[in-house]
Amino acid sequence: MVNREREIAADVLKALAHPVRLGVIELLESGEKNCTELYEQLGCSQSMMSQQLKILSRQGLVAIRKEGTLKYCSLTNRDFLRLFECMHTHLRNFLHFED
Amino acid sequence: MVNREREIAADVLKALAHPVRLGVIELLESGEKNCTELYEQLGCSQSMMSQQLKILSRQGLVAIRKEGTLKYCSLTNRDFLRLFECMHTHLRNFLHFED
DNA sequence: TTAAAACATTCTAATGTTTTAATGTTTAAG
DNA sequence: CTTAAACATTAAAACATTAGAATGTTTTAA
Repeated sequence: MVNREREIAADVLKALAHPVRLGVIELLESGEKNCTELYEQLGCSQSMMSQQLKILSRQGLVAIRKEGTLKYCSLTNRDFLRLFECMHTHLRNFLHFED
Repeated sequence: MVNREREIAADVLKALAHPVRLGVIELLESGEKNCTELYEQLGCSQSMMSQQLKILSRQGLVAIRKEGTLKYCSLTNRDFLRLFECMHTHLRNFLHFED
């Protein structure tokens, strides 16, 4: 990777590096959800969700589709789902995390 | 993932989300390097490197071994190297990045 | 046309990150 | 003991992110 590439990659990782935004990615694994479903399931405010979704879509991580008054979100790139397995083992093997 | 887990995962991702720190991970793919090699190759200051390495090791991403006056760094978890392929395609397919 | 639901925007206070410069510590060699 | 190389720490300025409250917009249905 060249330097400019690492800067952009860092921005994408920053967009992932937030509990709510990770939660969104995780919930979208099972398919499209609307904004309300997302913030209700993740227990955050509507305003918060709106802002976090903007950050995710700016980095090309989620796609937005509007239907009437609803905003449907879906994953653009399912590759990032691998991060969760990766993190799961990392938390347990290298950070001694346990439930 | 449960909420507490996502918070920790977010911290790990934050530790990755920096051009210099990504550069370190990338350089360590080919094996152990010392601090000086790292900052010379990445073109940053010694102080910067020292601080960034602390962040990486705090999240269990790199391991440190001291030998005399040298500090050798290596990857603890090569799984994260997959991130680079993943990012590579993401930058090109979803963010329209080109060299 | 009005009301309500779904979502967006804008502020703001608090907190965190980044970078650099200056200075400190440790180790090995001479 | 002195020096130099390798690394660490600290402090400060600039900047970014977070979260919540308030308010705004858009769409649909009645």
